[in-house]
Amino acid sequence: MTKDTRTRFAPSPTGFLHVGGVRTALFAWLVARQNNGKFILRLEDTDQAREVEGSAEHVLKSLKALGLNYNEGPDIGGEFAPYKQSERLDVYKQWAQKLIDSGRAYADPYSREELQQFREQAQAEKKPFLYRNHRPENPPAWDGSQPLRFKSDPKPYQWHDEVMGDLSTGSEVIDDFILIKSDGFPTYNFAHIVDDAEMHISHVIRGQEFISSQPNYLNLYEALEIEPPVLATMPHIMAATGGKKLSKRDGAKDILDYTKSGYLSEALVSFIATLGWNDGTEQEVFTTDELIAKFSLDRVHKSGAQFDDKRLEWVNGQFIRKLDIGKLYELSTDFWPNVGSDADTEYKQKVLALAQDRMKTLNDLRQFGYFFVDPPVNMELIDSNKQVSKLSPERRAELIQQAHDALQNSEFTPEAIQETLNQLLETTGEKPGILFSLIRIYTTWAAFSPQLNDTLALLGKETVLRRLQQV
RNA sequence: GGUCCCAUCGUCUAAUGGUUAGGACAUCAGGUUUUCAUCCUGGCAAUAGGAGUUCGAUUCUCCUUGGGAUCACCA
Repeated sequence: MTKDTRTRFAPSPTGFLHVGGVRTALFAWLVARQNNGKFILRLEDTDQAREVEGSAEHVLKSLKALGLNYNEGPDIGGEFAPYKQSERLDVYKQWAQKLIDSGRAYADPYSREELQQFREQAQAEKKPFLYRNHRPENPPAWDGSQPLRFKSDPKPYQWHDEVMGDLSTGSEVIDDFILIKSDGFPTYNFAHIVDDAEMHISHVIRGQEFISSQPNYLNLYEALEIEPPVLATMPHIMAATGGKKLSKRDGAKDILDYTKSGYLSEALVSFIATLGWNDGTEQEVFTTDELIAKFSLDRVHKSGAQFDDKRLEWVNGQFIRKLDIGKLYELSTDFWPNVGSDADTEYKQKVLALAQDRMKTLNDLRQFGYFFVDPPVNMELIDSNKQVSKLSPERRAELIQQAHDALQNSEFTPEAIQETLNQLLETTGEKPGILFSLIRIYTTWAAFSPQLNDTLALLGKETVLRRLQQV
């Protein structure tokens, strides 16, 4: 009988959720989903000093924004509640007692200063520092005021990691480590092992910062007589791009910043999943359902990847283009320019239909104020336009007047407008690059806009004629 | 420094002994008879270096170099 798949994401509330954290969470989520398993969220808040106010809520919000819903968690409870380590202190005490009883844990009698001296001494002798070389012969009884330390059993280890493959280390990396701190809280090293066992976690998927501690965890699993879960270690995502240092540490950026700037959650998910993973085909973009069907840990790269904003932008555009207008409208609620926020749904959907093919992020909607109110005249646009700037002011006025008169008699469907504009080319003898640019600028006062005839049709005859007489 | 891991175009990657080393992003050029964008066509661009195994190495082994992780009463 195979165990039920139960994966977990176990962040500590010490800041926002960045891209690397999201990827770890995403892969754990995918493994759970594809095996009809459960995805558990656990808060590892055992370091009171580092805890950042509000960051737990921030993490929950980030996961929800990305659609990485969990089956059990601190805010929704579950069979093994509580899911917050600070509320499970008695659980760790019980497991610690087992270790004390079996002689595998002891009270650490040394002060931090004494420990520091041991380290410096080892360094001076150019020997690696091992706490177990300083194990007290007759440790005091543990009364909770000293740290409780694990008594390790040094030996070589070899184990399998779903991503990294077969790994091995010698016994020299095995050492005694602290289980319970003198403030009564467990260390990560102890708490996560206890909780993963208590919560029946089948796969531990985490970042590479833990890989060098793995043999010590294996040692602890043995002492606790716990069967280790399936292990998978994710390589880090590089913070900087290329050789040049970026001021924005893009890989370390808050994931919510991306959703706030108009990136779709499914685009983010697809992009992050393919940072270090692909299915072996030439497919570049994946829906979340495809990811659930195709993802596998053994195809995750062992090497770290760099975050490329341009590629994310492209992926996002791909997803925006696939959306139907109703869905796009729903997602775009917060991204309209202020002047358009009260406009009616039907009109906004028409704007979206025009804009959809040119959008990279939902934020691009902000530039479409001219669809809602008359934009301010900006002669700079005339001067900076290579072709239009060559026209004399008189000729410009003349052309605009002709355009006005011609459009006045147009039926104002996109087709009729195109027809009118084409005729205008003939009667004025101007090139499209000049005439159309001129009309486009006078009606939108924007550096660019969607296709001219469609834009004019949506704006409506009255508005277009008014704007043509504005200057 | 010790230990562990990694190394294909600028970036994300495909190819696990036999390919002109493929795709995508970015970039450049052209097209879609207005701009920006979309879309289409084409160009540029990589196996870090050195030994070895082999008829044949991106692929297997070793060394070098480079990068990452870790060595806390942090996670």
